[in-house]
Amino acid sequence: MHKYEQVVRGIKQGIDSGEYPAGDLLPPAQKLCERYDVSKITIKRALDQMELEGLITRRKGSGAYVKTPVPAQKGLDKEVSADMLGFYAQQTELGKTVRTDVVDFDVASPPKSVAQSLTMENDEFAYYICRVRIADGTPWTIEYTYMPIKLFPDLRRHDAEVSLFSYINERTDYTIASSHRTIRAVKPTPEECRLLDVADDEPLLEIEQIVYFDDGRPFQYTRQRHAHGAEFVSVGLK
Amino acid sequence: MHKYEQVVRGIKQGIDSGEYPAGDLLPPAQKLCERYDVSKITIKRALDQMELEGLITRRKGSGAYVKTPVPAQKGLDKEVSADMLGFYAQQTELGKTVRTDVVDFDVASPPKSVAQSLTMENDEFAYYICRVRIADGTPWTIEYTYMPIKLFPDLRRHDAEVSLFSYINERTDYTIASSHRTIRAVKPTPEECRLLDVADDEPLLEIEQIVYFDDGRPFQYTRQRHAHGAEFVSVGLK
DNA sequence: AAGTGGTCTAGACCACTTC
DNA sequence: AAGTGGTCTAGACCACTTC
Repeated sequence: MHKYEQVVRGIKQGIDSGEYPAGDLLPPAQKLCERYDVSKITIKRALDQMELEGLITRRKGSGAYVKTPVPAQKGLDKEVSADMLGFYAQQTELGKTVRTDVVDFDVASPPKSVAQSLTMENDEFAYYICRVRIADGTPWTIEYTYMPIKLFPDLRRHDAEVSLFSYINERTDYTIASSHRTIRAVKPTPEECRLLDVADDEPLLEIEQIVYFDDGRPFQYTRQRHAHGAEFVSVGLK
Repeated sequence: MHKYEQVVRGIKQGIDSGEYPAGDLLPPAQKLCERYDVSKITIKRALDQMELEGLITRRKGSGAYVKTPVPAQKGLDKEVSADMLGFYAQQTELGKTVRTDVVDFDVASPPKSVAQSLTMENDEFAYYICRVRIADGTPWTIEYTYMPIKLFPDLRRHDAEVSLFSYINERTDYTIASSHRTIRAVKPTPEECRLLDVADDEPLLEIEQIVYFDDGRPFQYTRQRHAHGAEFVSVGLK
């Protein structure tokens, strides 16, 4: 654990315990340096992270203010996290029982736009996987995924039944690093109505996503469609 | 302009010009230090920002890779930006002709959940503003906004017709700093179908947003509903 | 005028990748 | 073993806020 992470933890505790109430200034950097026995830049590094997480804001010659917290998310169980967790990790973290139905597991030529997103040649093949994600008995999400076979020569249907992210983390040397997402509202197709058990006028939240390794290569194109009022949360800065 | 901003600009030019092709490593920090005549930490600061923007990824003992770019956003004009611009600034930036219809401009008691989000007392009043945003003749978005009158004693209908963000930036001493957003897919109400000129089965992208000053106080609650396939883009890290 | 955070430096130390 | 980026330090300098 790095020093700045310890500082983040300490200050978060201070906020939770009421030592630093919402709307108040945190102690000046100099005091925090003494308290945690670290240098000024380490304090800055810690506050940078807390600002990214939406917990504090900073004012130039003034200090760091504790933000008034967003009222408890009503549908926390419905939330689609903004960070890089797979569905499986996300839901089990919430204590849900998770099941995945693999509707399709094929090898195919991806659509041109997908091939382009994954920088694949014209005649290259990709796995095409369609899955329905079920948490606590309710189908929440349908997911259409393409992954180049070149990168994963030994992917099996079984891996898609558990978690593709676990497969990559545990069975390959690749490291998942980042993603680019586009989010929109869509109407379900008739087949989706059936698979997700929703009315044909229930809007779905679509998340189209390209996922990258830590060497900058895209390795996965995914289109998820979330039902039942799923929400995506995001902190905007500057 | 800070040094790290100049470095960001220089490296971005290198990517655009093809000097640093997608998939390649950037030069090691030491080389970049020499080239831009700055210290290692300033290079790190610049690369931090480029990583947040989704342009590069980094691998521990290895270096910073140029990411394969996301294929040109098809609907850039439809995009709902992830940073803190008002509708007006966002659309005029794209060269659009923008109009705003103020459907409602009232003072009212906000709903309890809104009052709570804005940390208002029970008996406090807020402006309630309903606006329809029209770009190039097409109604894109309907927006429901609450702002405590306490913070803006002199807000007028005219300010809502132009831009509330401009009003705050130019006519008050407050500084807009950050926002917390929740995004979901919704069905339009009959009135929204009429005002946005959409069919009753066209799904809308709803963005519920609380906007904060740089002292951490929330000052605005907004619910926007975007029609015509509006998209929200976001970069996910780690 | 005093207090504050942001930027920037040179350099130490470490963990990881690469060969 | 050599090269790489990440963390951390003490301290300089500046711009902004506060009084």
